[in-house]
Amino acid sequence: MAGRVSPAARSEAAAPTRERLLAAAQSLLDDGGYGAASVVAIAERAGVAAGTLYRHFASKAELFVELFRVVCDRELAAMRVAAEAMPAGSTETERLVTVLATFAQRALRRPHRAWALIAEPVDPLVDAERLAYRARYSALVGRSLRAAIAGGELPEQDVDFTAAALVGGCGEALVGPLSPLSGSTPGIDAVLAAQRTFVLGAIGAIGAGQTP
Amino acid sequence: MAGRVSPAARSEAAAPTRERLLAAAQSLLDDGGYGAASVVAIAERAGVAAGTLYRHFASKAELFVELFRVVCDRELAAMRVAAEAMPAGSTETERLVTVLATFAQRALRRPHRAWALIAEPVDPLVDAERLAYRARYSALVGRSLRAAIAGGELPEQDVDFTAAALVGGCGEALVGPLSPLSGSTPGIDAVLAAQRTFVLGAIGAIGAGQTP
DNA sequence: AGGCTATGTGAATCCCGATTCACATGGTTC
DNA sequence: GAACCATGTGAATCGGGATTCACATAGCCT
Repeated sequence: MAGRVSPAARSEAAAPTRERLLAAAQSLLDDGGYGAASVVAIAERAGVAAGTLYRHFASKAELFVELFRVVCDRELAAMRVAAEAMPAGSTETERLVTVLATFAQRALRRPHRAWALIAEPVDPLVDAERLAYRARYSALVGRSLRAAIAGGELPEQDVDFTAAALVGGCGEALVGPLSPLSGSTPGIDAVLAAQRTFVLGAIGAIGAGQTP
Repeated sequence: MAGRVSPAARSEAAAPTRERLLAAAQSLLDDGGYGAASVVAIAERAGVAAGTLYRHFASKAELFVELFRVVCDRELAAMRVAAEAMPAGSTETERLVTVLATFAQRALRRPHRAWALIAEPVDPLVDAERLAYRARYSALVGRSLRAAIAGGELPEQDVDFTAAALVGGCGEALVGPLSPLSGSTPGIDAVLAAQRTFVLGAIGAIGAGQTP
């Protein structure tokens, strides 16, 4: 194997083939969905022949499993970072709202990727990976929710249902076919405001006037 | 799965071929999703040869467009009926909650069908049909929501977002991979109760806060 | 050099499901 | 009964995309 490329050398042309394949698959996913990400298209965008993909992955599905894993980890990390970056005195409720707002912002910025991560069915193997991501995401929301309830900030409720419904509701409203973005396209800020109101109500925080 | 043939399908043998094909496609959809509904499988279940399907439909996609149309109409009708069957003095909010509860009950009873109607991507042609269904369903919810707001029962809010998020949230929590049903399986009643709490909170019916 | 391995190539092949089509069959009309 | 039409048949065909494989090429080791 040739000498390792230093972190500085980020250029695609210089990256190892395996990384280029993953990057190519992601960019295809980002702008055309899974349907546009055929093996030939991926190889082409990575600048290699189709057969080369199989030197690095046992199958197309395995490539996507790895890709989803990487992308999902990045998403989750971004949400956790946002929650932890909040001012010291923040309430648990504020943290929860921030996590969901972060999700919303990222989804709005890359709708196609969000759709692929959240809903687009692909391969059974890959689906399992996405399911795991959703479960972890839902767990993250559920944890915040439980903390807020334990702290007396929010009323008792079915945490699992609420968390799943929040994930689903935000996902649907933000990236689904009914998305405010695919149509009249109101400003992103308006969508985020509506999302915030919805979340606050759904978790039972209305009227209390939590306004970070 | 529940009984493979509904009472209506008891006379399948006698029904015209076109109807048998639609019924076969629906039953395949109900217990195996779109993936299980190949042309050959549909024809087989309908008791005809594959080629016969093309005597009645221009393509597989057109068969499903028609099927989705029929099924969606039935779902929407059930919700409207439930809303209209309420006692005279009912509030608009109660009507709205009933519409969503009806959706939830039906989805819980036939999860696979609900998934197919709500989320499973299939064919571009068919997708358009499903999109139309979701839009109509969201519109139904939105109408109730507007009525309740106009009547002063609920606070002002972004109706379109709330409606879409409710549809998505209930769909996700009820039929998605995170469904409470696929796993620990709590009682249906518990799920419906949680759903009700979630809906009431999300529409702002819990606090007295009129202007968020 | 000779051999060995890792990697790359891309046309050929395989797979699978939708679609077609040449060939029935039964009913209707003249 | 001949012509015609609607309907049914199922093997053959078609198409698109994943996967394989025989054949390079480059580094590396002794």
